[in-house]
Amino acid sequence: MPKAKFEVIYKDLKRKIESLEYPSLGLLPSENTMVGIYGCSRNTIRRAIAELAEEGYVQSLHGKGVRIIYQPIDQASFTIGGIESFKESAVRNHKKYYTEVIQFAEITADERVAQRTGFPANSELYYIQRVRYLENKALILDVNMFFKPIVPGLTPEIARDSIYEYIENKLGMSIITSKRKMTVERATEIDEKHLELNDYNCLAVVSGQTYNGDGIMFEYTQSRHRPDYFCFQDTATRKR
Amino acid sequence: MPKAKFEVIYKDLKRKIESLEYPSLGLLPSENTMVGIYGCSRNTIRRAIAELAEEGYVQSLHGKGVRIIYQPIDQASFTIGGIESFKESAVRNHKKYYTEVIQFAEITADERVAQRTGFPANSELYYIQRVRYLENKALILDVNMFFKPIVPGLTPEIARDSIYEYIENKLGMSIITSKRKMTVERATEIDEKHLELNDYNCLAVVSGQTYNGDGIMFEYTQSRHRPDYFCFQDTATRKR
DNA sequence: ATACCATACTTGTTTAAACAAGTCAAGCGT
DNA sequence: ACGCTTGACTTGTTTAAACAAGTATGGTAT
Repeated sequence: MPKAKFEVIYKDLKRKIESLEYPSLGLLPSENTMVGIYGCSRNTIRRAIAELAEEGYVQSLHGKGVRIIYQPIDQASFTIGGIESFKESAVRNHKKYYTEVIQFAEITADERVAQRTGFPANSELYYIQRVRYLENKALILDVNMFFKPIVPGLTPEIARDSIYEYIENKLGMSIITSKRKMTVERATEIDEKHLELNDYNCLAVVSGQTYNGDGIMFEYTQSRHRPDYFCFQDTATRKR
Repeated sequence: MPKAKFEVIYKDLKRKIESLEYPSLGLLPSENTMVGIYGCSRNTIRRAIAELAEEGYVQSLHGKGVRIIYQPIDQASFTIGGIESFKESAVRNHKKYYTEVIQFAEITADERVAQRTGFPANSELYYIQRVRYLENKALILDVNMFFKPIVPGLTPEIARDSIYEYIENKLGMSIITSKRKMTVERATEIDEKHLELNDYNCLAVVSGQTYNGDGIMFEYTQSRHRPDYFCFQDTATRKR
């Protein structure tokens, strides 16, 4: 799949780090060594390393080498990272999953919706509410709005399977950037009605805007997670 | 303070985008145009653009240009992003702040602590609990552990001010990578004792490991936030 | 008018080279 | 034994160039 050289090298290094072939806390081979190993220029090696550093797999040490700081994560809960569909996440986390569509409508964005979602006012939108089941427990309530001119032809059937799959495979549109905000909100009546909240009175809420390959925002999503099955991972780098 | 060319360009572009001098939804000048503007090579321009894309400010469109997708954030709540100290965040969010140190101890990591934090077993650690006040409300409970060999000489006085400031300015150590996990946890008795939780029975919890310029993990932190003053932002890019 | 194609843009990938700057250890002189 | 310099490493920054590939526009032939 990867056509670019740096991606091949990136994936190879990533695999070797995850399999501990390159052990944690050790150093990677030097850039010049890897130039010999992979038969490419130093810049290409550096690009692969930069991506690994971005994900918290390694950290470059000026004058010393590239330290591996990868540590395997515990798979206890539902882990989120990157842009992933519910289906992809479920598969990656080895969970049985199921989706119930509880609302499917077409709406026009009024001023308030436009303000909250980032869509232009009077946009034609699909409005979808879905309940996500993991291991037969109702854990996530998703509210999605899709920009109809960009994502035409949505149906409840597609919503029950995977909308992202439809967008990427059927519409041939690429999904690139996603801006997300994470908050913790008090449970609403709708949450309590559809989710098995036990006695939690809060939810982990991820709100996000997604942009396609043309730089157009086509989706606003709010995912409301039951607290005990929610985990979000992140790697940050400090700016000077 | 930026000494590298690409950082100067990055900051200049960032400023122009934030000030809407380059308006949102528009395109940046082409790379070759900017080569002329900044008097540098195309690679240097591209590096600056890459950083902006990383932060969700722009998105490159193959063959078309670089679209600006920046949108100003609402400053309603306490926003987290990047690696920042409480003090820095408070200042950036224009809040009055105050820290109370409720515990300051030196401990040795047993097996359980080592497992949970990622420190080696039998590490000598500082163990610090602090309550963070914003606008005179007790909102955050911080539990910090610092690796004593790397961060020597900590005192309760430093903990009340800013430990990061001490590390960077007094010890001259650089802080680079931070790996974080965000979860939502049930409030404990300690939370209820020290924070004004109202009737929330959950907290937003950010757990993180921080690495210094030598690639050594020197800090484990758990920040427990009252839900209504918590917001975490993130930008993700989808991998092919 | 329409369909097609050439062309002049745009960004994406890769190479090669040079120099800066940080690290480390061997070896030298005191 | 100690401190210093030197040189051989390491990563960091920047340039220049070439080619690939996607996009848009205008002109041409139909």
